[in-house]
Formats: sequence, structure tokens, C-alpha cells
Amino acid sequence: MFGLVDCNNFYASCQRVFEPRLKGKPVVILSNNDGCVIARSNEAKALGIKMGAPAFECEKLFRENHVHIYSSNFALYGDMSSRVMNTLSTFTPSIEIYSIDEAFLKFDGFDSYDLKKYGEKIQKVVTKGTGIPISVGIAPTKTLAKVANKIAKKYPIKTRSSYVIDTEQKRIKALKWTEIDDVWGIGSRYAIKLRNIGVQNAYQFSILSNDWVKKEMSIVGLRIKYELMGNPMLDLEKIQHKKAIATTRSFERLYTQYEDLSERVSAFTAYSSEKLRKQNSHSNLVMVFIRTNYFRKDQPQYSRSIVIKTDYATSSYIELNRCAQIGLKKIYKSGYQYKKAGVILMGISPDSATQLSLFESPNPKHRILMHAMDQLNQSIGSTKVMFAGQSLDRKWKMKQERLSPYFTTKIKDVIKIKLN
DNA sequence: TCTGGGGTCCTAGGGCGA
DNA sequence: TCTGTCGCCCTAGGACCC
Repeated sequence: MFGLVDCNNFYASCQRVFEPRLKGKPVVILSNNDGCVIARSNEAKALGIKMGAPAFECEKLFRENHVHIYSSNFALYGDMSSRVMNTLSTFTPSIEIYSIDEAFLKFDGFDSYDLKKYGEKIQKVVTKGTGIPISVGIAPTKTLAKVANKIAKKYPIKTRSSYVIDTEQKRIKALKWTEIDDVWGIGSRYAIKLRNIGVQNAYQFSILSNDWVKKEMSIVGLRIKYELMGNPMLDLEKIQHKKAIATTRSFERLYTQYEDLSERVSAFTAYSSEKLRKQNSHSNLVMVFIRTNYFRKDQPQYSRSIVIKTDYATSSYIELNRCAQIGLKKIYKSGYQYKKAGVILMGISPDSATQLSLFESPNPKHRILMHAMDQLNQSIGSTKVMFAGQSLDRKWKMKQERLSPYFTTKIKDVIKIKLN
């Protein structure tokens, strides 16, 4: 059996752990640059605040309903997430951390356990130990565990936040209850397609013909169908190195000058290459993209990307940035107002399996330099040592007007308790 | 005026060598 | 020598996830 543990309204819950006054109040978290709503408490959802809604469009709603607004604080959420995951790993040896707020558990050899009760225990221990409320869904496949989790989350009192699908009757009932858009793996496009042929819920999807599903939704759709029928197609995924490492950002203003974009691309490459070195890997493909603001229909639009091959697989910022700058030069066009850019490193291989080039070889000094830089930045605690290509006076700055303290990762932000 | 970021997987279609 | 077919590789684009 598989279990899916999902933290309820994770980012909002993290803020509440350290500010209990937020309990019962509407809370929203905004994306980078304070652009969109990316998380909401139940109270905020009840007000009709939509996921992904632009913040500037919600201002009136926020004001009138005294909504508590926060800029995203990923250092805090990441730390809280590892506390939850550490607690979960005490309940089974088989765990897959699926995202910052979700984990799949596998219960092999738990035949003598009452899994419903076990789920309730997991819920209690995690919530007590971390302050984060969770829901637990258990079923024979990962996709059904997702469904079970939705039921536990929807009916926390009736289910005690733990629901198990362990009979054919329960499976069919749960699928009939699940709207087609809520099935894991069926997004908005497929949902429209399915509704057009009269499929409204997961059960109706599960009895479609295999041929139709395969033809219209590829092998991925067919796998979902089998999973919903109770036949496991997906197992726990092993932790593996990332296949692509990206740093992409929207700018706080529009850029027209090549030099400005060049500085940003240089900084993005520095950050991506740092992530690459952290996972002990090399890359041999650098993709750069730039684009104008596609929301501004009144302005001329331009969007291009390019992939540049490095001479050899490397993790050196100097070599990767050389390629990124070549790419940028090729795709930059003057006369446009640029809103976003990014650098994505691809063709990633572990250090141990790096293929050497016949004619070019890495400069050994780069390796020593990168290592020294990473160590310096690590000891300082943030990226302070930079290359000349990056702006020292940080002309570019992310908008984060409502950032909460870093309660668990910065010593000056740790809560002080007064003892009488 | 202001609209996120970072990933994965799959398929179609073209180029190319056997 | 020419042509058709097959399979592999690569890229672009579409779908999805959180």
C-alpha cells in the first residue's frame, strides 16, 4: 500500500507556526516579486481568492477582508519541510519526498497494521512535533492515495485526517466523488477534452476504452487509468540528480540595454553553476532565453531561446558564462523592452562520468577557484563573493515588501521568550 | 503600473546513416 | 546508382506537477 502525506496549506501553515495570531484569519503568500498568489489559508480560499491570481487585482479584496499578506520566504518553508520529512521517515523506511509539502510512503510488510489508525498516528505526531497540520491518504496505488488524501483533507473531522481506500466498494465510491480535474496527472487541457465527451468524474474516466485513452492522452493517460483501477504503475522514485538546473526571473522593470541583460544572465549563470557544483555534476549545454512582457499586448513582442554547446562538460562558472554570453549576443535584438530572462543548464552528468573532449580540456585552475568561492560563500552564509560580470551594487532587486522574519534559519530572527 | 519559478515526461517530426 | 524503409538521435513544443 502507498501513503500520501500532504501538508495543509503549507506556506500559510508555516507562517502560522510562528505567528499564532494568524489562526482563523485569512492568510495569503505571494510569489517572487510579490506578483501572484501562490498559497492561501482556508479562510482566504473561502473569500474566493484564486490560486495564481495577480496580487494587484486582489488589493481591494485583501483590504476589505483584512487579509494577512506575506512575501514568500523559501528559507523558512524549506527548513519546516525538512522537519516534517524527518518525522515522516520514522514511520516507514520507504519514503519519497515528492515536493516541498508532500511525501509518498510505502507500507510493505505492514499487513498486520490497522493502516487507518496508523495514518491517524502519523497525523498526530507530525502536527504535534512541527506545528504543521497534515492529511494522510492510503491506497493500493499512488494515484488512488492522492484521491484518498483529498478525502481526508476535505473531511478532517469525519476521517480524523486519515483515509484508506482498501476495498473495491470504497474505490468506486471515491472515484465517483472525485471531479475529473482533481485527478493527479489530469490538468486543465485534458479535463476540457474529457468533459467534452461527457466524462465528469474519475470513475467515468476509469471505464473509458484503453484505445481512446492511449490515442488521446498518450501512455501517460493510460497509466493514470490503470492506477485508478487499482493496478500500480508507479513505484517510489529514487533520489536522482537533476536533469536540468534553471535560474529564471522576471525583472522589476523593463530592460532595453544589452549590458543590463548581460549582467542578469551572468548572475543567473553564477547561481545555476553553484547549484550544479552542489550536486557534484557537470553540464555541456547552456540554454539562454529572453522575452518581453507578454501581458502587454500593446507593445511589440519578442521571445527567443538558444542552446550553446560547451567545448567540454564543466561546472565552471567562467566557461558556462562564456557560452551563456555567446548565446545572449546571438538572440538579443535592440528596440524591445525585456521583462524576463533565464539560464538553464542541461546535458548534466555526474563528475565521475564526465566525458573528455579530444581537443579541449578544462582549465585546472577553474576547479580550484570555484571550490574556493563556494567555500567562502558557504562560510559567509550567502553569496557575497561574486564575479566581475555580476553587478556589485545590485541594480536589480526582487520586490519582497512583506517578508516575514527567518524564524528558524537566522539567529537574529529566532523568537525570544520572556521568562518571569 | 503591477501577472512566479523550477522541474519532469512524452510525442511529433526532421535529419541521417545503414 | 537510385530509392524506399527503418531506427536512432535531436529538438521543439505540449502536457503535467508543486
